[in-house]
Amino acid sequence: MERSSTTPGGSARREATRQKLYEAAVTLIAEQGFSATTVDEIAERAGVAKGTVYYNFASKSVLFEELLRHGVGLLTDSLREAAERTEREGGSKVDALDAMIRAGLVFIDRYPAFTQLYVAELWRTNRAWQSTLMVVRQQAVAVVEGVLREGVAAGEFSEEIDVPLTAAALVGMVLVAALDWKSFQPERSLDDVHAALSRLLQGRVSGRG
Amino acid sequence: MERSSTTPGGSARREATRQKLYEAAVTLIAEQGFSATTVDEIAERAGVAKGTVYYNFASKSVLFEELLRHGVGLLTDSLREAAERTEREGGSKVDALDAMIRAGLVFIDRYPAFTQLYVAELWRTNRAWQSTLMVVRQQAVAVVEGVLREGVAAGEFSEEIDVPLTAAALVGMVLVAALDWKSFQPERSLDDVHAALSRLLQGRVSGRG
DNA sequence: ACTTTTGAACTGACTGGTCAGTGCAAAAGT
DNA sequence: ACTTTTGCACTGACCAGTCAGTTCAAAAGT
Repeated sequence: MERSSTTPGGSARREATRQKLYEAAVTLIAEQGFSATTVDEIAERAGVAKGTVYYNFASKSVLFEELLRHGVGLLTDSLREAAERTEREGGSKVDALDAMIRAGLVFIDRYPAFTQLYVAELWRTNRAWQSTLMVVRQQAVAVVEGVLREGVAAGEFSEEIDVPLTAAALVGMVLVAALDWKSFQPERSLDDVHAALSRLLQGRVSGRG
Repeated sequence: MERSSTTPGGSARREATRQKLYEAAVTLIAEQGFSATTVDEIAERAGVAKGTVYYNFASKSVLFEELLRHGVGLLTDSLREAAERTEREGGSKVDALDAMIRAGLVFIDRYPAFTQLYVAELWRTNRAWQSTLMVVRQQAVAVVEGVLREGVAAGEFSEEIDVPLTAAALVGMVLVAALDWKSFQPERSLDDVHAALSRLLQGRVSGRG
């Protein structure tokens, strides 16, 4: 997990402080938005002095940007791992998509605040971290697109499918369903939600059960 | 004192001013977020003095809240109309869902900024307009849920489907695909995007072409 | 006709408060 | 020894909301 540290040579102590700041920032920004969240709040929630924030990050924006990179990195790794595991176990491409849906749900289950914040920022324009966000988004979506393309090549998926758009739609399906789950029916189990989405993926909605 | 107006509770002039403020606010907030957008900016973009904003709306939050209500109202009407039209023309429930997907795309095509802003705010907690948002969200999602339930009752959809979750997933599919379309491939036609989503809806993705 | 009054709509300078970021000496940790 | 954190006072920019005053078209008065 500490694989991608931004500043090589950072001590363990420093890394721990940064982690605390990430955790404090992610929930506050998810709740209130970037601009409405103050550096004082972040420091207080992290149990750290304000000066420490600026000792560790050049600015509020930079803290946020690194937080984004860090979080999407975790998601991308998780998606890729799910796809590779399915491959290794000899599953089909639909199985791989299904495994990635589950990986997505697990991620959102564990980091709901990060997901929320990511969605809120993704389609904004004219913001400082816009380019960072695009790069990082593409890394994640590319994993889904890759599986779709392999599926088409293998004859498992129709050649008519629009790979980027279908990937976006699948991501959206999981994202919105999961955020709704966490926001409005948090008592439901992950398996339950996963089953509902699997059904949708495999076109078992129309037609008798 | 004239008491006869076209709009109850506001003169035509006043209504025109409010409309200008909505239009100015929606793009600015979509780009920058609520907190990062200043009332001065909104007023300037609307070509109106700052005081006018406060003459027409109690506060920045209230302006935003009414903007949300107004926008989601348009969407809900459009979805309902699409469902009813399909019904009237004797279409199936899948046809109705398909028509609603198109209605959603048309809406997002016309009001991309509003959509963006809505998505950015929907899952936030602890905000002033949280309750407004929930009510308004439910109105829109209920239309989709209604069609799903009727489809289940008519035996067209599996009884196993999870209505609220499937509705959320469908909305997410359209939302994310459309926002990606507008953000990253704006040159594509609505028909094109609609066709890709239809295919996904009808489970014509897996399985040979 | 024509003058005067009314009031809704609008204006923009101003106020009180907030917040990102700075500076730095002392303390704590490794 | 040196890195990291603390605590806290300070600054300057920025911003939501206010308010005394202006505009103007329609109603009332003559």
